[in-house]
Amino acid sequence: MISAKTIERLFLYRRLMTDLIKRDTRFVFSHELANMSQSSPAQVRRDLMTAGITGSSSRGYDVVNLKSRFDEILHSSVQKAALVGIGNLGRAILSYFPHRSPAVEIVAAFDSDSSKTDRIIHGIRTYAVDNLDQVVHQTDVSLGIITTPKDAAQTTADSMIVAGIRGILNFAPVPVRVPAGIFIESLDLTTSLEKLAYFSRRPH
Amino acid sequence: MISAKTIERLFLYRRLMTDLIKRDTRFVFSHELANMSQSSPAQVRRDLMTAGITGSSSRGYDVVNLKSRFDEILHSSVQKAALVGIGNLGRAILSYFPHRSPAVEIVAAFDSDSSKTDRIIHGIRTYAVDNLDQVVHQTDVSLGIITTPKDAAQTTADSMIVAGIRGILNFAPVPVRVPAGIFIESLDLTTSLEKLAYFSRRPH
DNA sequence: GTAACGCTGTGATAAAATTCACAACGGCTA
DNA sequence: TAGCCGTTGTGAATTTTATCACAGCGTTAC
Ligand SMILES: NC(=O)c1ccc[n+]([C@@H]2O[C@H](COP(=O)([O-])OP(=O)(O)OC[C@H]3O[C@@H](n4cnc5c(N)ncnc54)[C@H](O)[C@@H]3O)[C@@H](O)[C@H]2O)c1
Ligand SMILES: NC(=O)c1ccc[n+]([C@@H]2O[C@H](COP(=O)([O-])OP(=O)(O)OC[C@H]3O[C@@H](n4cnc5c(N)ncnc54)[C@H](O)[C@@H]3O)[C@@H](O)[C@H]2O)c1
Repeated sequence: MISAKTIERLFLYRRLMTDLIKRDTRFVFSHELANMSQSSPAQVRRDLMTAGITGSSSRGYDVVNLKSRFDEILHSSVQKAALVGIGNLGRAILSYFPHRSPAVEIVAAFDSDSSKTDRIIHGIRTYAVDNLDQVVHQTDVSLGIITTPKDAAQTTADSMIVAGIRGILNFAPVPVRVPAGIFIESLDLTTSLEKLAYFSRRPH
Repeated sequence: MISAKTIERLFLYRRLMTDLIKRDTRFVFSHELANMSQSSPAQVRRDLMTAGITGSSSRGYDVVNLKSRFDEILHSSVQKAALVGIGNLGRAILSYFPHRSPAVEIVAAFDSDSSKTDRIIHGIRTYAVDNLDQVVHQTDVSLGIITTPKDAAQTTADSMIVAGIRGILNFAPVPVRVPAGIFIESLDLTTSLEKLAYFSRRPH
């Protein structure tokens, strides 16, 4: 079992490989990859070892080979996602993600405000939250994105889980409780910004 | 020196305290705080110990006392931030952050597209990027937020650093290199979403 | 009074993540 | 051929982070 930290870096490496391939670079050394990913050569080699990738001591790692091994590990097939909360952040995400990731496709968005529903925004159909269960079942959505205000986050998560969603990305600045077996990732921009403020203050 | 992980949790605890105070709750036990923060009682007690906070075994921790100790550690004075890249994500952030954090205040936004500059968006004045250096110096901005496309991220960071910024929050999905002494935090929504897809696939 | 309870504070321990450090290898030079 | 160089692959060591487990204390029950 590959650790979450390593998986995150593999996603990053994969993106870097796409760039390198575009630039016709054929081989990379661990220290080059480390530079590109703000990491250390030892870390890179350890990650690649974990991924079962092997390189050559004289040329480094074969870029195309890396890429296809990453694809194998990371992206088995596209999963469908639903976003709930079509506010400022929700709309930014809707505008951005179409065709951005080989792993995820946002196929529906929901809101409680009827002025935002039953339309198409950035190519994605929007529905009233009441239809969540039905749409998720019908279109086999497995991922949920929460961009509602914080008070609605927990109930939104609950509805998602009832509807059969297996993983949730939560942007509301509150922890969301989920039963075992459901993957939850919270992305708290406020805390990130505050951490920034804290650590920028003094030399570290 | 308190670790970054602990600091992040202290910010979260502080926010929880603000809520509890509003609700006139006077005391919390470590297991309650653990519940609210998706953590463990032992972790909470360890964090509070690190923060030099002491509670009572019968009543738990004094909420107001906690809050003021957190303020002390996390620094109560506001730091000014500038955002570069007034696109979909940049605007979402501009709409959200005014009066959200006691630690950070966004005071200016910049873009290379002149149709977005020299206005006021969500109460924040927008400028042409060429004015970055001048505005940052004049208004004593110490933090930078990058929401430009990925190709512009590194040069934006470089300009910020030249202008005297001490910490950067980067939303572009590329690692940004900074000299020692500058704090950089990258928040990669794409990787978060992909990680979600990866770990939702199988039971974990 | 004293026994029982539930919580804190923390040393000890475990687990996870990262880095060290070096043998082994391939290729280059002469 | 032999010697050197720079890199990989990886066990071992280190550092960081989280958990365990329990002594000690204030409170309550009787
Ligand atoms: N905008 C940002 O940059 C930013 C930054 C940090 C955190 N966040 C968090 O992200 C979330 C969304 O932020 P935002 O700025 O987009 O807010 P917003 O107010 O612009 O949007 C929230 C949307 O959720 C909808 N909504 C409310 N209750 C709902 C419910 N029960 N079911 C479905 N939809 C519901 C609203 O109608 C609205 O469209 C918030 O929790 C916020 O704290 C946002
Ligand atoms: N929107 C999202 O939800 C989302 C999600 C993940 C990552 N991102 C990342 O965040 C960044 C911004 O995304 P977005 O959707 O807001 O993009 P966007 O295209 O809507 O906005 C980018 C803005 O940056 C400005 N810009 C371009 N070059 C510039 C320069 N050199 N100096 C100053 N301004 C410049 C553009 O004029 C535009 O206003 C991108 O790097 C994107 O990869 C966005």
